[in-house]
Amino acid sequence: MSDKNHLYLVDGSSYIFRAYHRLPPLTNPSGVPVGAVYGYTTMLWKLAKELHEADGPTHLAVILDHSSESFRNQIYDQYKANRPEPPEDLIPQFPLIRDATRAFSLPCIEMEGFEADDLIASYTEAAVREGWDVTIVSSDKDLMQLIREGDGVPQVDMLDTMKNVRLGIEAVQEKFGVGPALVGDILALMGDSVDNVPGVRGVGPKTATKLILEYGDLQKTLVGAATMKPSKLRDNLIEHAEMARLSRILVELKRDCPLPDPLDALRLDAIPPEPLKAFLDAHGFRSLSAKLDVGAAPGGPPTPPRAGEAPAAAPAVPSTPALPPMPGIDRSLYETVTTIEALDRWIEAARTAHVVAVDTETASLDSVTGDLVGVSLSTGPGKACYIPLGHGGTDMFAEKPDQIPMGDALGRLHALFADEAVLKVGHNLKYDIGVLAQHGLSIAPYDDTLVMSFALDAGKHQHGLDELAKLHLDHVCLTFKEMCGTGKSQISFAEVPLDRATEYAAEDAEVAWRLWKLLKLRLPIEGGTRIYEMVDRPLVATVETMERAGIMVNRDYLARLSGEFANDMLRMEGEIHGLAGQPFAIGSPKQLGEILFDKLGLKGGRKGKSGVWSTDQTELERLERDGVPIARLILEWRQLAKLKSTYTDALQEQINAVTGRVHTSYSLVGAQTGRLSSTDPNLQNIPIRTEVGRQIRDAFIAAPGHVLMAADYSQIELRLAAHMADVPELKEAFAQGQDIHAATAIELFGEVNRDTRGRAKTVNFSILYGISRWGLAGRLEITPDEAQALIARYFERFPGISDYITDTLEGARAKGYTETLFGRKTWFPRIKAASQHERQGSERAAINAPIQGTSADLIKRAMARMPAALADAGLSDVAMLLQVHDELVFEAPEGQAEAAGEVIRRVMMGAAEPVLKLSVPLEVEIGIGKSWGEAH
DNA sequence: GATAACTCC
DNA sequence: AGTTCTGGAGTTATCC
Repeated sequence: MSDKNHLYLVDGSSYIFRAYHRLPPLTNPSGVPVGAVYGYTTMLWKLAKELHEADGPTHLAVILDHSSESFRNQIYDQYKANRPEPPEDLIPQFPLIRDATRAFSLPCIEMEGFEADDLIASYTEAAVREGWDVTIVSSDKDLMQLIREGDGVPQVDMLDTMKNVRLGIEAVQEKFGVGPALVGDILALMGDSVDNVPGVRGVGPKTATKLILEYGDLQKTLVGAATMKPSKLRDNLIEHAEMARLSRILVELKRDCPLPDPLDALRLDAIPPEPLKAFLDAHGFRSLSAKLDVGAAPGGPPTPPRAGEAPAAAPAVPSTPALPPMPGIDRSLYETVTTIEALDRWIEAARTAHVVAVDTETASLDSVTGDLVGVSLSTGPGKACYIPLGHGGTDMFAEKPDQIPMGDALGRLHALFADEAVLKVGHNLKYDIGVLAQHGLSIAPYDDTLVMSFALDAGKHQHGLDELAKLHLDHVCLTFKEMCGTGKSQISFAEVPLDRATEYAAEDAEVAWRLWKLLKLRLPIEGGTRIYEMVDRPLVATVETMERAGIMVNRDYLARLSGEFANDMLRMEGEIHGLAGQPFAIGSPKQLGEILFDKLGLKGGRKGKSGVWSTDQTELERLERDGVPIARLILEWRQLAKLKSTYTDALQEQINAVTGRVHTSYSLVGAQTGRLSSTDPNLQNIPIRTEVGRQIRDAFIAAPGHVLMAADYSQIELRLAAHMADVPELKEAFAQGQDIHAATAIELFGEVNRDTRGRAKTVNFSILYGISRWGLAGRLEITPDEAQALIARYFERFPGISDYITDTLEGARAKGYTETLFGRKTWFPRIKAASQHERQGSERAAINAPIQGTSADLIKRAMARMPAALADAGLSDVAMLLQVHDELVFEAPEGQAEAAGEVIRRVMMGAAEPVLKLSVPLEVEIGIGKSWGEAH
């Protein structure tokens, strides 16, 4: 940015409405509501602070509406006619806005007969003529007409300080589908219910954009309507053409108002602290006042920088630490180890280095029974080897390459891998630990670069070895595909020639070593050590043990269920085809949609973006309520189809031939919030909600002489929300063991019954997910206005929740990440995206992440401690088998269930301690039974 | 491979 | 004050 002048025009009037709705209802010491004023003040502070920074203001003015009357009322007497009165506690804040502006010694511009928008347009025009840049601080869509570029460089842009985004031409294009010059035409077609701009009936943003794009502009659209094919739209366009033309005049910004102050008078200079101080103190804005005391007046007299003082607003993005320069990765340096002597040399090198990276290669992706094919080691850059052990397959008579007998090699490695003095490093060590466990080897101590990367960069990118190598080492790894091919012609790693296998396997070990070096350095600098050491790293071995334990599944029972489901489905298929009048594939949403909405002509369907009718659950349930009998049948058929294909059939296939049990695979880095995920098979989505689905849980059984125990945290996320957002009413309710949704119902509706409790429950969960009024309206089947009132009431009763949301979002925007109580970071790189859709998606996720993540941290801590706690109590035969987010499943010898229950409850309830003292009790419910279903 | 449907917390 | 999908996951079937 040069010394070019840059004028900021603050749309004060629209800002305070938004601030009022977004901020909590603060009052100043004398009881005057000042929530919006506070928001306004912090915004001015922020803007003033950016004086002379790149893209910051050199000139600044606040523009206000003078009164509600303007020249537009003379054109159209209904203009802004049905705008509601401002809320009662906003009215006293209008004059305070002017006070605040004066306190900053900033010009405040308003003029009789003109709206703020017109003054903004006129100042913009004047400044651009002078060659200045202009930033309009507003989010009013009407002002987007003013955005422009010169030679591809922004001349006029908009700044939304609440969402902290700058809007340029692309934003206009994205929002309206056209450039700024045609925005007025779009607005005229759409109309505006708040300003009472009539527009054309039945035309919203979508249609308006479509019309303008098709015909070129408003005038051509209105003329072209006559030639359109007959439709409601055509009629409306013709009938309301005059209204559209009038609307076009109303939305046109007047760009040549007389300017009350000349441009030069808007220069932003050092802000005199005294009047500002007086204002801040008068209204109890203590945090800002304190900043003023330490001499940090925004845009104020330059204070000499003090040593070690970091600018407060600077995001905490440490630069990548400097590592000593390393040579590039050179695969020609790798050694294939085929003699005991060579192996001993490598083991000695590892002992000397105290750190060795390890990677195992197997014949299949199954760590429980996949055959070991080889092991690679790396002790530093350029130092890596591959020890082939199972190449050539298991056929005793086949020709095999020279390699150390597996037993001899593993005997040597056993001591190294168990050596307390040598740190073993690997990428996804859970897998290698599992493979080696088959041969009686264990690995300790260890570091896992997959888990380290997740502790540092969850949400920024994935954490695969190849991806991290590219990202951090600028190195492209050989791929598994290049070694073994894909599909039908894929070969086992045991068939790969030794020279190729060495390049691939040793490279993985070296890359893991280099990543470890880098990530290990970053962990303490970026605050990742705590979560990594206290939660995630210990869990690797624990989870591996759970996977290897597996769970017993009753195959005959599943087969029987499959048969029953198949019979029921066949019967229902007949009925459905009968009702449809023809046979069709019920499982095809496309065919089903055509049958329902085209053939049978049912009303009210919606189409997805690919143009197929939606036939999802909500849609079919709606049809069912409308009295369409086929809908219920299809829903039931689909439920059975899902249960059969995903559970009763697939689960039988998943029973391990060797162990006779089902071994899921957990990912410690699968969910950005820190939750585990489960695959092959996913045992975290076994049905429970419906009666027919619940039968599947009975297929999971205890081994003979054992029982299954299911231990659940009760309401853990709501409890954490009550603690983290500091909501006294909710904390009290939990402390007293009250029904939390009933307690909420009293606060929200004044009484508890089945209906209000259910609605309160929905609100409780929805709020934590960052739901909008429209979302809640849909859920509760009420109007958006009613939903808004409910949300407002919720925030009023539980202001802590409102503050939590505000603070969490502010933190996420400022720092780029959110944190759990244990310091787990989740990054939100899209939280400042230009697209509103992406941004709001990130905002909702950011509201939820600290709560969901803290819950995940807690149960992970309990899991990591569980094996030792059980062993200490003499219960080593009790095995932890499954985790389902807030539930742990154990298998215990029949006689030990009761004692195990006590240990389990104690460990789970105390999961936060000793680092954290929760202000709500954690409760754990434990069930016991011969099957998982029975244990619930 | 993408999409839409279902399953769970 | 304008607008639309409450967070986090995985698997299966269909269709291109």
